[in-house]
Amino acid sequence: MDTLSLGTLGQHLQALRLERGWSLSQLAAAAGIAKSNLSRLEQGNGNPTLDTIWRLAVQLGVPFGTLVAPISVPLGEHGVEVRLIDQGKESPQVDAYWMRCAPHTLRHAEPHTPGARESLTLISGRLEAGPESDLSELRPGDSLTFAADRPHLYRTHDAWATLLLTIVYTDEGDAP
Amino acid sequence: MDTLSLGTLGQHLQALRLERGWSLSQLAAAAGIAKSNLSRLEQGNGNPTLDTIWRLAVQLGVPFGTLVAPISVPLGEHGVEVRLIDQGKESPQVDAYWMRCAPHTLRHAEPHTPGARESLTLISGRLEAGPESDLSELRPGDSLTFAADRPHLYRTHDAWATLLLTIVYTDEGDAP
DNA sequence: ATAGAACGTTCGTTAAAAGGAACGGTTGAA
DNA sequence: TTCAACCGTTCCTTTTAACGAACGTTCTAT
Repeated sequence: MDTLSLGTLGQHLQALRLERGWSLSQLAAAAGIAKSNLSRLEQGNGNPTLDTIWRLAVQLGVPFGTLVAPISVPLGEHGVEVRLIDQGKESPQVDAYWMRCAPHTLRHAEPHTPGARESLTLISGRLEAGPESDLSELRPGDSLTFAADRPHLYRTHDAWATLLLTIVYTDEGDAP
Repeated sequence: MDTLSLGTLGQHLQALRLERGWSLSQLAAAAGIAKSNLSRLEQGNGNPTLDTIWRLAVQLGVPFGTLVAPISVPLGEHGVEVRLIDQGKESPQVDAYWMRCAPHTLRHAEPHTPGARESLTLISGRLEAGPESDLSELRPGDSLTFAADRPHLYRTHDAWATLLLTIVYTDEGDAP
């Protein structure tokens, strides 16, 4: 079972704050919480209230789950963070993921079920991806769709990459 | 500024619990929290701790943000639920949204900035969408990209529609 | 050098979230 | 009918998150 890491939240909190060049006092004031509270949270102690997390997420402009969900490399590979966004229950089945790859990461993906297709849309950074024999270079805003029933990969170079990924599994029952 | 709705969380909690056919006592015991606590939360009172939310999300098997982020119709239209997933900070800027439309909903969208493009990927249901003069019918797994600097719309008929939506804003500084 | 302002931390107080034991209501079996 | 088991709610108590003030530090300006 997955367990809550209080320390990670603190690290994320501090990282996001520093990215924006804000002081702890500034962020606390903007969010309307006591700076002692924020200080404790960044140190990894404590167990913030939903209201507190919410106020911080709003100020930092992050979609909330980002603060708390450093979840976490389902296949045990380093440098890749994947989050399930939604899962269609209809036919054909569609899985939607948010994915983030650290610089200089190479991730090999096993073939999915026959006929499966993947679509990527790059949100930020750079990414090289696709079937192993036919890679494409993506820039922010670019999309790519390819057959995912063959080995394929994702590779970053100097930059992080953040993207949306959808996997469409073939609709076995509908074939004419 | 966006504000926290404590009541909505309670409704979601209860809905998810009932979907699984669990009693309040069962869920509370499984999550390791007092049932008085869960009862109060479902009633929409109180301000749960991160630990509490976490335990419930794990038991319910939902990606966490799902519990807390039923956010909510930025343009005040009925039947449309939109959630910001991620926002690129680079050039060109990319916004990624998750969106859900109730049956028999028609949503008109104002033109975005010149050159902006939208991409949709349908996760479940049916959706008719695109520029007003050139609509397309999408089925689960289908993707559609179109120029978003003209009026466009999203329309559902008998079914719900769940989709990913990305908006790519033109990179003004890069034009040759 | 010195006063001032801002930083992040620490500590005692206060407000409130979580726990635990009752309660009335409903169901089902003896 | 009665008893037992479970439901969800409502108290009261305990725990603790959030607050506010004070603290030592660092940096800048006078």
